[in-house]
Amino acid sequence: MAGKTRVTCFGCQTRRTAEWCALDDAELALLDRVKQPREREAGTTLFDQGAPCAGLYCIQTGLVGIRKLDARGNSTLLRLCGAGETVGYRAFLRKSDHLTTAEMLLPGRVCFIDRATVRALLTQNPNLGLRFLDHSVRDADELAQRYFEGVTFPVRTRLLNVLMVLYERFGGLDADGRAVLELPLSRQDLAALIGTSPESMSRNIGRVQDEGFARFEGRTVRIDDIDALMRHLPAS
Amino acid sequence: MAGKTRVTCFGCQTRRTAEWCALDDAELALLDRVKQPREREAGTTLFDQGAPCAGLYCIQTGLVGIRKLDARGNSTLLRLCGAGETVGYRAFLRKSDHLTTAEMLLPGRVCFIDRATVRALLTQNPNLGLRFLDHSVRDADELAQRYFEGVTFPVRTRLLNVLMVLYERFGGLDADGRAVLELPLSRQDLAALIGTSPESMSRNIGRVQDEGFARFEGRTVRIDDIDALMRHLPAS
DNA sequence: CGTCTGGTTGATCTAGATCAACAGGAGTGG
DNA sequence: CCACTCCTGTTGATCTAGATCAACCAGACG
Repeated sequence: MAGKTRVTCFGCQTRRTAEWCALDDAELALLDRVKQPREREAGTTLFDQGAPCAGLYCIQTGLVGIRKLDARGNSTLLRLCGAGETVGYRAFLRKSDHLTTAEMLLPGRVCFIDRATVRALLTQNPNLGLRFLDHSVRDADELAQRYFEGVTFPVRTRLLNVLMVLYERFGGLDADGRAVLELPLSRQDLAALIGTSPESMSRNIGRVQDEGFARFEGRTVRIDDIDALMRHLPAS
Repeated sequence: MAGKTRVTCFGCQTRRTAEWCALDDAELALLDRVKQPREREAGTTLFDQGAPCAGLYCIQTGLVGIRKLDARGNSTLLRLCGAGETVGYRAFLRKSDHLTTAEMLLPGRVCFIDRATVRALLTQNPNLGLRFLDHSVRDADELAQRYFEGVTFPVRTRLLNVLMVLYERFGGLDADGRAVLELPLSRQDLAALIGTSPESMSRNIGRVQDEGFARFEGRTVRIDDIDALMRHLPAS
C-alpha cells in the first residue's frame, strides 16, 4: 500500500446512506471526477455563517457540528453530522448565504462538491431532489422536536436526553458488558448542544452522577442502568 | 349569485404562492376534481398528533396553527400557516403519523387532497417535489431560527420579535397612518407561540407597554414607534 | 342567574444565568 | 528544568427571569 488509498465514490461505503445513492453509474463517475476530498483537522470550518454557498460537503469520516451564532456572541450547536451525511445543502437549495457554520468536531475526511455539479446532477436526476427532500424533512422534524424540548424541558432532562441520543450513535458495551459512551464533544459543546451555559452543564453532570444514572470520567461516560435512565425521559 | 361560489383550483388566487403552481393544466384539472373543499370553524382540527396521514390540506382562507404536545400536557405552537400554504406534507413525505396537530385558529376554507392523488402527482411531475423541497427547507430554516431564539433570548425579546413578525403579516396603518396590528391569536396562544406561560406573557405585555413600544387593547395592538421597536431586536 | 373560559395580578419559589476564583493539564520558551 | 500563559472544567456566591399557585374579574353563554 502506497500511503493513503484513494476512495472512489463507487467504493465509498457511506454513500449507501447518503442522498448520492440515487445516482446511476455515469452520474457517479462525474461526481467521482469533480469531488474534492480533503483531510480536515478538528476545529477547522467547512463553511462560515454568512458566507455564500460554494457547494456541498459530503462527510466520509469524522464529525461535523452545525453552529449558529448571533451578534452578541451567543452560540448554539444545532446538530451533529456524521459519516455519510451531506451538509450545506439548505443554503445551496435556498440559493443564498449559509445561515450556520459547519465545524469539524473530530478530524476526518470530507469531500467538497461544487455548486455547478450539484445543480447539473439535480436537474438531470429527479430522484436526487427527492433524497434531499427526505433529508430536509428529517431535519425539520428534528428541529421542531429540539425547539419543543428547549422551551418545555429543564436542563437536566435535556441532558439525559442527549446522553441517550449520543449513546445510540457513539456508545457500546465494554469488556464487562457495561454500557459505555465516548463523548465526541467538549463539555462546553455539550452545553451548547442543549442550549445552556457550561457552568449549568457541569452542575447537571454532577447531578445525574449523584442520582446514579451515569459516571463521567473525562470524555467517557459509564451508564450503569440504561433502563432507569430511559424511564426518566419524557415520553417523546 | 346562488350562495357560495365554488372556487376552482384554476381560479384559486392562493395557488400562485403554493407548491401547486408547478402543475400543468391537466394536473390542475385532476386536482380540482378530487379536492375536497370545506368551510371550517375556529377550534376545529385538520389532523391530530399521532394520527396517520390521510392527505394534504391546502389553506384557501383562514389561519392554521401547528401545535406540538407531550404526555405531560405541555403544548407549543410551532408555527402559523395562512392562505396558500399546504400543511401536513411532512407526515405525508415521511409516510408516517403526524407529529403535530393542525388547528384552525381563524375560521376559513381548507381543501383536502387525498394521499393517493398527491402520490400520483408527485411521481408524474418532478417539479412538484422541488416545490415541497423549497417549503421544507424554509420550514427547517425557520425552526432552526426559532430554536436558537428560544434558548438564547428572554421572553420580552421573543415577544417583541413575534410582534414584528405578526405585524408584517397581519398589520397595517389605520386612518391616521399609525401602525396597527390585529392579533389573530388569543393571549395563551401567543404565549404558546414563543414558548412561555400565559402569566409571563401577560406581564411582558404590560412591560413593553410601559416601555412605550406598543399599546394593547384586546386583540388590537397599536405600535407607536416601529423604528424604536426594531432597534431593540437582536440583529438576526 | 350560575358556570366557564380567558385574562390579569399578586405572592412565592426555584432553575439557571452570571460573575468570580481556582485547579489541572498542555504547550512554549527561557 | 522551571516559569509562564492559555485553555477547559469545576465550584462557590449571588441575582433574577420566569414558572407556579392562587385569587380575582369580565364577558359569553347555557
